[in-house]
Amino acid sequence: MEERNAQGLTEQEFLRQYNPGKYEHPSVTVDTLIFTVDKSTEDYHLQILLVRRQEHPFLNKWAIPGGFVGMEESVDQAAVRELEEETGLRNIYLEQLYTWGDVGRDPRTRIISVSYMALVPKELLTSVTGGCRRDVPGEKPPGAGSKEEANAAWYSISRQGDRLRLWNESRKLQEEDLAFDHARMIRLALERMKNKVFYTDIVFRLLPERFTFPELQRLYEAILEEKLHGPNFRRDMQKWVEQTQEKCKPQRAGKPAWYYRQKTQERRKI
Amino acid sequence: MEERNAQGLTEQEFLRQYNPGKYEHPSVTVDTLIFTVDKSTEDYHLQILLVRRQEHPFLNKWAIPGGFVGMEESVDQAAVRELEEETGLRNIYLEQLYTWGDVGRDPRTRIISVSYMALVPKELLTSVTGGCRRDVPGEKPPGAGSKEEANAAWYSISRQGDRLRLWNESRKLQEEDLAFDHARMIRLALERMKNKVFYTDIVFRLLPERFTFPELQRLYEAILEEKLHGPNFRRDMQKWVEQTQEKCKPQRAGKPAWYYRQKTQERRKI
DNA sequence: GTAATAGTGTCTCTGAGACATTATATA
DNA sequence: TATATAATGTCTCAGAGACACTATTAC
Repeated sequence: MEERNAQGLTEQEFLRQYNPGKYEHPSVTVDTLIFTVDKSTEDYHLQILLVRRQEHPFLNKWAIPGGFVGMEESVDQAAVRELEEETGLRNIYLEQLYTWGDVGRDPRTRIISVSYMALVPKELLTSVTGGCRRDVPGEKPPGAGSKEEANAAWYSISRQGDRLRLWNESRKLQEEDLAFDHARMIRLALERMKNKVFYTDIVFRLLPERFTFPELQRLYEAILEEKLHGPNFRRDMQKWVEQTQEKCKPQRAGKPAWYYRQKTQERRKI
Repeated sequence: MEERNAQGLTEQEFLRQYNPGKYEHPSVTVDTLIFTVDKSTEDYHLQILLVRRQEHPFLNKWAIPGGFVGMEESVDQAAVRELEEETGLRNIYLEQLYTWGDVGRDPRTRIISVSYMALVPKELLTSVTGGCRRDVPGEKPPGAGSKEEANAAWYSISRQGDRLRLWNESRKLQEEDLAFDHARMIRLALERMKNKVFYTDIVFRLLPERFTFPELQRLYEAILEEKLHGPNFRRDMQKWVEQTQEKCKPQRAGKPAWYYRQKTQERRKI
C-alpha cells in the first residue's frame, strides 16, 4: 500500500525532504475579546477588557489583548492561553469569531489575526485584570513587565449610531483611541452576540449560577440595545431557566425576586 | 505630537528596526469550498469542486482547492484569486467560514487554513473546471501542470446521518477519501448554509437570473435536506422574488412554470 | 378526454406583543 | 397604609402549517 509520488518518493521520504521555510509567510495572532457585564448602573452594559499599548505602533492606544500563535499550540489553545493570562481563568466560554487578513492592518509586518470572543461572569473576576500578562513577543523591553498590569482596564460599551463609545471611572474612549482595526472587531462581536442571543444560551455564560429575572432581562436589554417587555420575556425564557427556592433580598423596596438557574440540558454542539 | 516609546524611539524609528523574522511562525492558506447545484436528478443536490492530490501527504485523496496566502494580498483576496484560478470566474459570492488551527492537521508543517465558501450558478460553469489551476507552491513538480486539470471534479453531496457521501458519474467517495480535515470543513459549510438560508438571500447566488418556483423550492430542499410545503414556500418567498412575463417550457407534461427573478433590493451588509 | 405539474385560496392553531391584575417586600 | 418592584393572567393579531381547489400544459 506504500504509494509513491511523481518523483517516486513515499510519504515518509517526501516529508523528510520537505522544507517549509522556502516561502516567506505572514505571522498569525489571536485576539481575544473578553466580555463581562457591568451591573453598576440601572441599565446594564457590556464591558470589555482592553490593554494599553506600551509600544509602537499605536503607542498608548487601547487594544484587544492578543498574542502570537506558537508553533506547538493550536489556534484555539492560543486563545485559551491568552484568556488565562489576562484573567487567570479557565473553562470559560470561548468562540471563534472571524479572521482579519488585510495587508496593511499592522504597520510592523504582515499579521493575520483570528479573533475570539470570551464571556466571563463578573463574579469570577476577583482581582480585576489579575494574573500575569504577557504581551506579544518582540515588542516588550525586558524587565518592563511589572508596570504593565496597571494598563489593562475594563471598559463599558455603548453605541451611538454606528460608532462605539467606551468608558470607565477614569476614562472615556472613542474609536480613534483604539489600536489597529480593533473597533471593527468589537462591532462584529457585538453583532454576533446580538444574533446568537436569540437561538442559543450564551447569555448564561455572562451570569453566575444563580440570577434573578430582572438581572437576566437587563442583560438581554444591554446586549440587544433595546427595552424588552417583562411578562413576554419571562414567558419566553421558561424553556431555559428553572426557579430555585431562594429569594433575593431587595435593594430598596418592592417584592423580592426569586433566584433562577439555567436548566440542566445537553450543551449544544456548534 | 511625535510620541516615543520606552527606548525613546519614534514610530518611524521603531518600524525601521523591527524584525519580524525573529520568531518562527505557521503558514497560512485559504481553502475555498466552491458549491453549485446539481439539477440532473429529480431531487437536486449541492455539488462541490474537489481536486485530486498529486503529492504527499494524502496522495490521491480528494481535497478542497486551496493555496498559500501571499505576502502582498489580503486573505480575502487570496480566496478570490483561488476561486478565479479554479473556475475562471470573478464577482462570485464568497464568505469566510472558519479558521482551522489544529497543530497536526497537515503533516508537512504547521499550517493554519482559513476556509471560505463560494456559491456559483451552474450556468456560469461552461468548461467544467476550466481555467488554469495552480496548486500550492513547493509541491508541484515543474512541467506536470497539464495533466493536473483532469484531476478536478464536481461531486454531489448527501449526508447519511453525520457522515458525508460524495459522488459523480465516475466515482463515489466516503469521508476517508478526503484529505486533511476537509470532511469537517464541508460539514461546517453545509450547516452554515442551512442556517443562513432562513434569514438571508444566499440561495439566489446559486441560481441564474431567471428561475422557476419549482427550481427554487428544490434547491431549498437540497440545502435543508427536507421536503417543503409548496404553497407555503411560495407565499414565504414573495418578499424576495418577482414574476417575469416569461414561461418555462415544461419538460414532460403539466402546466408550464413562470420564470421569476430576485427582487432588486439593497444588498444587505454583514 | 386523462395525467401531470403549476399555482391559488382559505382555515386553523401557535406564538408574539400589549395590557391589566395580583403578590410581596420596604418605609 | 402607601409605594415600589416582581410575577401572573389573558386578549388580540399576525404568521406558519395544512389542505382543498383551480389552471394549463402534454399525450
